[in-house]
Amino acid sequence: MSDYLALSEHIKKRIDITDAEVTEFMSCFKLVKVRKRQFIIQPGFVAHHKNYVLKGAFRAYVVDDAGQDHTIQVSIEDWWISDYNSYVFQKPATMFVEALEESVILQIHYNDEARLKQEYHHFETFFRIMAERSMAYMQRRIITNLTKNAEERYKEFESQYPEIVRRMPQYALASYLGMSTEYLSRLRNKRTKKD
Amino acid sequence: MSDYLALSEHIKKRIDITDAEVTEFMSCFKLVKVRKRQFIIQPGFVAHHKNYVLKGAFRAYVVDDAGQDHTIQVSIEDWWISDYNSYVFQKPATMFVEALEESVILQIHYNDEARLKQEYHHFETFFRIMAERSMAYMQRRIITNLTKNAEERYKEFESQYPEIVRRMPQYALASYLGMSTEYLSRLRNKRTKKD
DNA sequence: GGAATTTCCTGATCCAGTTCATTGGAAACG
DNA sequence: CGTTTCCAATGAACTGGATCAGGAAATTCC
Repeated sequence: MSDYLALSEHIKKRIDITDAEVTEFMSCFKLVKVRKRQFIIQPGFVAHHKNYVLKGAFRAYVVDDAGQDHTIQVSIEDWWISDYNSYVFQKPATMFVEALEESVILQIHYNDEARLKQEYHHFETFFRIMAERSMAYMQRRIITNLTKNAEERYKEFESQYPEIVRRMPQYALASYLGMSTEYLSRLRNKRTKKD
Repeated sequence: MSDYLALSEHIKKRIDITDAEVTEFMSCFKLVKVRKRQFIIQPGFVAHHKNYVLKGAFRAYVVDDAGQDHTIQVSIEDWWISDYNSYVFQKPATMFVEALEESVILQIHYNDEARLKQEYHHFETFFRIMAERSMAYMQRRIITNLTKNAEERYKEFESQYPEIVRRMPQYALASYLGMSTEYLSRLRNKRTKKD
């Protein structure tokens, strides 16, 4: 039960709910341990779960026709991750979601989430807030990708999420920021030499 | 009242609601005419409204430090548009939202939307679905921007939204697709010569 | 502990897409 | 109506960042 504490705090921080509702909410989640390099979602399979990261780190990425990967989302503790396009519409995923470290997640099944939303106005609110925030986050990312060059994107991300930058392998970071690993390496060394 | 028909159909298509609820929903909207080139949202001002396009076309764009604009979203009939980051968090906008043609929109105020969501479970559901779909749409756009080159982005967008491509001025389309107007012009002429 | 595999660094070369400039045509406007 | 402003087309030169190729560190694994 103490495992679940982070998640119950997570929801209590966002909406005002009763203890009974918290219990109901928590009962929908399943604790899953994930080994480093293990996939929790793969292209071709429907993403049945939304995943809350209790411990560890993940990245979601697609592989293009030329075989290159492109990281769409990264998550560490207290973040959620899934292939949302697959999850929301319950159709086959196009992404891999892979553990970057030994990790522990809490999974909620699509049907349980749907039931929660239908039965409780409060949970509908909670998931609506989550969706709105993800939307706003993605919009900011689209703007950054359109308006900033590679170096600015790196600097901005590093100043906003220093912990993620520290923990993610460079190839994953480069593919998230939309540049080659070589170029990211150069940017980093250019900076550290100056300091 | 017949003006509002498109919007009432819009919501009835997405969720199952009573006639009384439809009436309540519609009563929150205000009809606004917008002249070509007029702004309905500007940087520095909070976006108080979410806008449903009854007639016309809009684009939302940011201007970067170098003075270039970058189109984040475009909307024609039966689509919604706003600066969502401003609207959701009720803080100053960073975008311009500008009419590309003579247009007519239906506006809902943030407070009215909040009240609808709070008082009616159904409306909470409706806005949650909208947010989830926008999120999925934006995620697809992030993927496209990361994985495709300029020509592929143009071809994909043209095949998915031919009407938007026809109606939008080239500079707006180029800035939406993340390329210069000159390059888009070249791509288009390369294509038409072949045909 | 050492071999194998991943990850990261650095230099040389190359190209997709930008920038700058010019022109012509089409709307908008008094 | 002519004038002005906006918008698309095209050529020439340039550049941010990719790609390719070679090793050097660092992890992983037995």
